[in-house]
Amino acid sequence: MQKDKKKAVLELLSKIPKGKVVTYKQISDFLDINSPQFVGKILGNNPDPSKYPCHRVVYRDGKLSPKYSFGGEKAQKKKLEEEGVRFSGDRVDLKRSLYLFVGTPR
DNA sequence: TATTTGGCGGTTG
DNA sequence: TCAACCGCCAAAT
Repeated sequence: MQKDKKKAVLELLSKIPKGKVVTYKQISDFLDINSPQFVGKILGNNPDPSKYPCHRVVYRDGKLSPKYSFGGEKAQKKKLEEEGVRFSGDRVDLKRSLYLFVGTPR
């Protein structure tokens, strides 16, 4: 039971700078996880939400998660806008606010 | 753009 | 230890 992946995901979340967002796909790819949805599951099982900014993780299309457990998409969007994330309607402007991971995966 | 299908791995019993 | 379940997705249609 290598929770290594889970731990790594949580670690990455804390690495996301304010005003930027990342996609589940990037995380899964960076950590070599064959299942992006699994990343979402981890956020759902997030042991410490306040420690990990799961609201900075979005769909690959820029859409937010309808199942966001901290107030819904609405609150999530608002929070991101406050941080300076560019929005195109209900979607995040990935071209402007997408954060690229740097360094080596653990 | 909206909806449907597929599929991976940690968690729990 | 083993098997079954469940999830904040991505890609295809």
